[in-house]
Amino acid sequence: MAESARPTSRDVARQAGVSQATVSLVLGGKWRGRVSERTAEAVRQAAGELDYRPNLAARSLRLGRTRTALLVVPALTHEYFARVYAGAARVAEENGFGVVLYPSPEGIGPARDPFGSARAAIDGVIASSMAADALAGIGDGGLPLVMLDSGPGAPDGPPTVDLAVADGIRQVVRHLLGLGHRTITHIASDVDTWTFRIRAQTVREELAGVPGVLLRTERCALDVEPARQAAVRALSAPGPRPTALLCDGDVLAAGACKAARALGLAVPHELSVSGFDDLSLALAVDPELTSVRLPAEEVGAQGMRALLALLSGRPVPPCELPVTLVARGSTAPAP
Amino acid sequence: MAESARPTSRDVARQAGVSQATVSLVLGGKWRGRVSERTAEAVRQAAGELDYRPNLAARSLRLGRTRTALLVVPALTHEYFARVYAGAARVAEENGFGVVLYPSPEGIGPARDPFGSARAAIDGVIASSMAADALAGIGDGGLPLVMLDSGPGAPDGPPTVDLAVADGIRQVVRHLLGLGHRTITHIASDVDTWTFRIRAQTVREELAGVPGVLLRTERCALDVEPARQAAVRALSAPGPRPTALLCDGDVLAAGACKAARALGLAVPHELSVSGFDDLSLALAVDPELTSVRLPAEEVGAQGMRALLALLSGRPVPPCELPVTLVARGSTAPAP
DNA sequence: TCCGGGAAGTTGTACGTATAACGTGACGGT
DNA sequence: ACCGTCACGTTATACGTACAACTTCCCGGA
Repeated sequence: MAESARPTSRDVARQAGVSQATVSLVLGGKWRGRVSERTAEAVRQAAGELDYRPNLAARSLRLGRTRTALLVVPALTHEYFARVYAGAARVAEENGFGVVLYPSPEGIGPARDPFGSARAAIDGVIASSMAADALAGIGDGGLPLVMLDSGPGAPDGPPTVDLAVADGIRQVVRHLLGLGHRTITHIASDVDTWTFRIRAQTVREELAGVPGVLLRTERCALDVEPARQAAVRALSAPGPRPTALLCDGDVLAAGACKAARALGLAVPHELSVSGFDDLSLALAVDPELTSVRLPAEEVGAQGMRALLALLSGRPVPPCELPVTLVARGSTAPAP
Repeated sequence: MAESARPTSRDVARQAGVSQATVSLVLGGKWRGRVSERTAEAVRQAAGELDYRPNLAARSLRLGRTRTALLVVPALTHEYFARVYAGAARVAEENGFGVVLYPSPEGIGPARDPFGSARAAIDGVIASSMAADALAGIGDGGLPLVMLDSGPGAPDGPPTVDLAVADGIRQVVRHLLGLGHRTITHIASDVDTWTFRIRAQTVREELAGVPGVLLRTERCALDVEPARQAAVRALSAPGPRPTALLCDGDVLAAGACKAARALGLAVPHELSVSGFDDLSLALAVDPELTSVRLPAEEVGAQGMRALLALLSGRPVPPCELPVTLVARGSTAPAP
């Protein structure tokens, strides 16, 4: 009981009266036809009594694989990425894998390098919402790579998991058009990643052919205060005042609502505001935000499944997950 | 270039014309007086040319230490814990350590066990906001343990890092009293951890001796909707209606604000609402929340420093970090 | 001349695991 | 009686590293 050193497979072997190799066979699961049921049971019991846990460092060294994936996200304080992590971690755990995080707005590569100092021997990388060049030398650097929220890649490139962002934007646009809005300002993120480029592009495309529509754009950083300022600009710009602000995220929408109230405009009756992401924030503000629900956990889960498939050499079809508009109190018929 | 196998210290040795041991000495940093500067430089250059990275599994196996810490948090989607992680990860990286996360509302122990399936060989554990029994058999199980946000422990128990939560609550209470509020309802979390027990206790203590004060309590789960319902109960309870809701967190405060608006009460002029934690949410809602700023990153950073000290046998004094009230638009003089 | 001793490396080994390669009886067919 | 086969294990080895112990060379003092 006072033996502080952790038991090894050799200790288990001694206890069970067999060789270390037999312990490894039994506990490794591949003993069919190599070890009798009686011996196997004795080994399992000995392992239980000693509370044996295999030394993962030794196993990794022997196998050359670590059963650990690296998840690169721009920032963990954004709820979306915390949920992506949760999904990835769940699938990983189900498969005996671990996930180590690397939050970095700039991605990884020669400059920011999680492999040297930040350590962690890695079997593969899952990267979310990264610019293509933020992963320089990873995909082709021999390390399996899966990309999330980065758009459909080349067929021979890394596997991808994407959200139907364009479809989500289309739903928002049609929702606003259906409510009679014709003067709309897009409060857009200034982050240059696929997900935001496709949002801007889809907004333009969907409103292009509609008669009588006036679309403008205000770009700002992904935070409440910049969004508030952008919304103030949008609402005090010359020309007809927008009746709806289509925001690239719930955080931006919250900022837009603050601006509206400061300017004496009632949301939603004088100004409709739509969000995106459907974070818990959407239900925390008043009125609740019309938003687009993203299956964040599922993105992480599918990303991990893709990586596992990649590691076992199975083919990985690209994957696009559906999103759904959730209409709430922040949007209403145009005045 | 086409050699996909990663170079080992032996490859570096061959390239530099020395033995593997010399490479290890030089790259390990402890070569003063054992290896000439010229040879050392040759080794470093060879390592650079081959882009050599030590195999961490082998190093861990050899040293018996993994230079990895486990951070246990109740939930990663709560911004506070994401920030704690960020602080811990920063200090870890500065010291060549890694951090692996284990989000679990129930803590770890025989039941939920991150060491078997969830893998990750660990040198120590940092646990945040855990009930004492949620860590059964870790601290005394031979694994170094640091506890965050769990209150001052026994002098011979695990090191602790705490926030001056009681002081924060005192500041809030005095702020509300100073604004003339005398009928106050405490919207309290129903989570039974030290941080919430101390909040409830401090609210009672601070208001106990004040003449004319009527304190009531509504308890609810840590989410917007439960908080909204609790606030509705508080505001429609028999007896004098509270002029202030003192909430255990910003999330609860957001729910309280929704309730107020639904009942036609203007915040802050007819009802003051105070939050806690000072999450980004505090600035996202309207009006901005009066809250208590917690140095979350610093909690994580100090926790990691404490663990590092513990691992090198240095004494670890308990640590309490100050918090500050941030008065904003959600509190105003009592009507 | 001989020896002590330090500088500069090298040789050898162990960490704990997974698995390839190799026994070793027993049994059964011819 | 002899050999092949099968069931059940065991022995030996390699993974890449860090470090203890050992060698080698050279220089200075007696």
